[in-house]
Amino acid sequence: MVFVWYCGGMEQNRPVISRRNRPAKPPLTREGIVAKGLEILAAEGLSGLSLRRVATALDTGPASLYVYLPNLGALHAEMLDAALSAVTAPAVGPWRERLKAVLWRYMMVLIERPGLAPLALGTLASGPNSLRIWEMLLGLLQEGGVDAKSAAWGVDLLILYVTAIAAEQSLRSGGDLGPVEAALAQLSPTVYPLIFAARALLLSGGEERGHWALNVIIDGLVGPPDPGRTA
Amino acid sequence: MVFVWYCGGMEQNRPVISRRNRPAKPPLTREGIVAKGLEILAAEGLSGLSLRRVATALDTGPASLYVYLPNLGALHAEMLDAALSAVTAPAVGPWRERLKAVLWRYMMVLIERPGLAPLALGTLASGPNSLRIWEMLLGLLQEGGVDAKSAAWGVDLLILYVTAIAAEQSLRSGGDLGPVEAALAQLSPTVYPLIFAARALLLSGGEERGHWALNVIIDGLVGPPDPGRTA
DNA sequence: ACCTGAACACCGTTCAAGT
DNA sequence: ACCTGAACACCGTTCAAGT
Repeated sequence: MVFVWYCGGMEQNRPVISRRNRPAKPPLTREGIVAKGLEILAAEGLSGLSLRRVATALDTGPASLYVYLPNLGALHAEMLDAALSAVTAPAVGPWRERLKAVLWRYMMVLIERPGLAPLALGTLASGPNSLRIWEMLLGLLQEGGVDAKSAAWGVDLLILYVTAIAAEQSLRSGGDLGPVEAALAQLSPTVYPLIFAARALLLSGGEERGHWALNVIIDGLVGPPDPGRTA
Repeated sequence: MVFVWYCGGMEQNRPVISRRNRPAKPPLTREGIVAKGLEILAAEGLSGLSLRRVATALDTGPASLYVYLPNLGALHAEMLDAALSAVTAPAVGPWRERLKAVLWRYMMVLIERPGLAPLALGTLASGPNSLRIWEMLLGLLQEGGVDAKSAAWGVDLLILYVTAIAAEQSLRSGGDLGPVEAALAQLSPTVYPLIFAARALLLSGGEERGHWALNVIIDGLVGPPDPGRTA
């Protein structure tokens, strides 16, 4: 009994909670550690997330987390899977639209939480939500008549692709674009005429660019939506 | 004169080199630091690469590297760009084949050096070789009749995509696939019937899978190679 | 049994002090 | 002017020792 333990030796019988003027330290759980990790990630980004930081926030030492997690990678994997619980499929609509909606949602979940996309790039997800999404995507591709091999390899590819786009997007929205902008600004129009001509387009496009990219991969995997397009 | 400095106070006039039985410490240069970084990356992977490790290998302290590089990220960027010097375009052939060849070469450069692919995922490349490859790819897409916006966004996408595939490949070839294989092995066929049915295919495919993935993205971007495919 | 303090072996980066 | 020793403020992980 943690409560009694903390009360031990005290003279009054008022609850410890009000005496100390803050809630008693809650017991450590795997879920609590993961939730705190996501909290810190949202507040401070990937570089601010460390086992020690999480431990401090939970009012304990770093060694205590190893009772619940084998290493930092496992924490990352659990955080990613927890965040992916928000990825759901629309119930109705053409399969192609539902496929796009799932991938878009996946991308948005990674983009909305700062730091989650770069974390996802370095993490092999195999938790329940990842599996659920894999099952969903396999079903949608199958519904679209994609053959078994293309579907299996395709799901892997789609998730990889969406994760990479999200990670790049978060590079773009962070201030880390400086070197690229600098390189583009002082670019020689004679040495690199094509890049020079395209320099405005290269940096353009926000949400539209994400939709465009998603359509490119889906077109490649299952063919264009309506008749055929001119090659 | 470093040489004289090291000779100072010695009685004999035999060269220091043979006296010490190893070459005199060469002066630090940016290129030397980058080359040593690539050497360490090849030998020990990304986790073995650190500024301190490079400094030690160059027989100096970590602070000395800051005379030539502003930070670790800059070292990563220079290493990536140096490795990309091996990416060249075939002189002849249909533009689609040349495009594929460049992307394949890019992917292979990242895959062949252990650790370079994950390094590339977290690095914004803007060195001369990156620019050269951008220029090359823009030219090839233009030759294929791709419109300006699709070409600009497409080059970004192609490089991102190829980098991500390489990074995943190096996860696959490393021993890090364990958790995924374990999850697949003890998968419930009733909860996840589609994944269960596809479990062999999911892990299959080596080089063939890379070629397939490259064709998917090119098809999506520029359309299928010959007539049209059935949607 | 469950938890953790303290240590180990590292990091990137800075800056005052060296030659 | 160019270089660097030593320090600063961190890491992930382990394990003997605590209750």
